[in-house]
Amino acid sequence: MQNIEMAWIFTELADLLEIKGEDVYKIRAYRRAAEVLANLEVPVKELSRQRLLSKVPGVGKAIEAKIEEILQTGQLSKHQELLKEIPRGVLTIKELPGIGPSRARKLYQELGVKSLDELELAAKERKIRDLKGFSAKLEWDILNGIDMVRNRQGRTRLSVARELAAEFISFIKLLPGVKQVDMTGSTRRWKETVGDLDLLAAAEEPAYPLDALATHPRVKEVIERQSNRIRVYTWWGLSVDLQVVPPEEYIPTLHRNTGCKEHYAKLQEIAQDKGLTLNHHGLTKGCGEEVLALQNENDIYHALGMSYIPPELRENRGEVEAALKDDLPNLIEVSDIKGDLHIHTTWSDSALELSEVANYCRNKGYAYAAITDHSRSLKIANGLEVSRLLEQHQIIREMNKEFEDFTLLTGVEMDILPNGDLDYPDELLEQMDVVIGSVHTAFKQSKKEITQRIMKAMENEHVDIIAHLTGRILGRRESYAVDVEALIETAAKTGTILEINSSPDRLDINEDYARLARDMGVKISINTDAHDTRRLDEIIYGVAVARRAWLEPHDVVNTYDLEELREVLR
DNA sequence: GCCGTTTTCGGCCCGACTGTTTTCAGTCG
Repeated sequence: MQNIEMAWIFTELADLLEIKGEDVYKIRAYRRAAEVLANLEVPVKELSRQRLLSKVPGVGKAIEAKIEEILQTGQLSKHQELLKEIPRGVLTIKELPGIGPSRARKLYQELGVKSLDELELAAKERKIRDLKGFSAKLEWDILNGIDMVRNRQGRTRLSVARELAAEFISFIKLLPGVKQVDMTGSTRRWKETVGDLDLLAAAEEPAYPLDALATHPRVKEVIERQSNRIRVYTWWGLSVDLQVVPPEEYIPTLHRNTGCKEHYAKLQEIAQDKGLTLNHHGLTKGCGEEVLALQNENDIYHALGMSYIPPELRENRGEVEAALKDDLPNLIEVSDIKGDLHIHTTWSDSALELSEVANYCRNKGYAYAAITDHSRSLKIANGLEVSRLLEQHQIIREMNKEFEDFTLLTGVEMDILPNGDLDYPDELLEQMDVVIGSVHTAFKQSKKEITQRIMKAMENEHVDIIAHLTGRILGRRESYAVDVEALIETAAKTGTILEINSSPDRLDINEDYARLARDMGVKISINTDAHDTRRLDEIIYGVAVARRAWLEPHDVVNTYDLEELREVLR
């Protein structure tokens, strides 16, 4: 039993109790325990063995007993009982926008609705609008919400796919006879969401790796099996395809499977023009008699007379033409990042202490990191009143005296209020190193209102960066209505930096807008918006968006040295 | 359900928006 699976049981328990209308604090306690368990470095089993469970914050007598029960029996009786009472489908319904625990319960109790399909039918038959607490509009919202959730169901966030991929790869790599293994497809291209996970291995004898994957603990069931490939379904809800090829076909197959299709087709055409054939056997001359030796993918591109194209660019968006002219961008790398400009601490709603941020970022090799807690109007996140903000900045300045090679920057993530006013006066903003403006309220304003609201913030000379510009949460919340093109134009005029938020469920702005911003001369900042240490490492996903947007280091302000950065922020 | 302590129980992130029940429950960030 892994910590994450244990955490998942407690999360679902909390969800079920919420639908039953149990005490909100009890529910919050389970959620908190789940969060803590998921982030523990040590296996829960080990803590139990050493009788240290009660030392874990958020774990008291009751939860400790439940953990022990799960460790011994593999499940939790209270959880199982609740599942008999409330079908899992009701939990899915609770995820719809506008539907919370109370309405989900009502739909189940009064209409017997326990799946999205049944809910859709009930909505189409107009049975929902007459329930107390519902309306015709909500019925309509439900149908839209179902569409959104269905679209999401086919897609998995990149971070989940890559973490699973890493685990499977390190597992398969150790199997006897396996020479090489890697991910391919959209996961390798770092697309923001993926349909399934494609893996490729090189081995003379395919049966062994295929058997091993079929029995891996993360695998729920085998969907399909052929002599050299297997398709399995994981507990994470993501399908995984593993193909095994002979070692000599590994590189050409890796290249072909990475795609995208249009990119590969274009390369095949170019090969043909040169009297070559490109397919999963490799590159061949004439009628297939002479096979060119390929050490890596680089050799394929060179043989076709072009420079190497990294997986992130293989989307048929002009990369082939650019590579033929040796005119590809000098893409930004994770190692170019010199600091993170959007981090929260315990002063507002994060688990990170100021000193933790400093230590972790220094160890990452950063030269600087900006502390940007929430501003005063965001009460739920414990936003900082002016006096606390000033106090925090004083402490940061004191801390900086201790560092030689590192600087904590003072800052704030300041709410842009519904009327476009800022949450703090100019006199305060001008004292800070980094001022981020962002929208956390009144998402339902009209496109014109939100656009003008953000424009107004951009026009304030003290606002340096706009964070998560569209407000989208992948698969959960559409972006608010906003004219992004117009805002990019404004940012170009005002010199405002736009954020690529690295959080895998945001990735906001997305690659298309990032590329447009670059084309219009707008600078970008790649930030994590981290609330705990683990999330400080999510910068890789923001960098991936930047790479897919063809960004170079000079497009991104947090690749700059501190002095250069200060110049831009001034 | 956890925590801290005042060691036995009260406090635990708050306030705005929505749609309509026109006074508030439900949802959201």
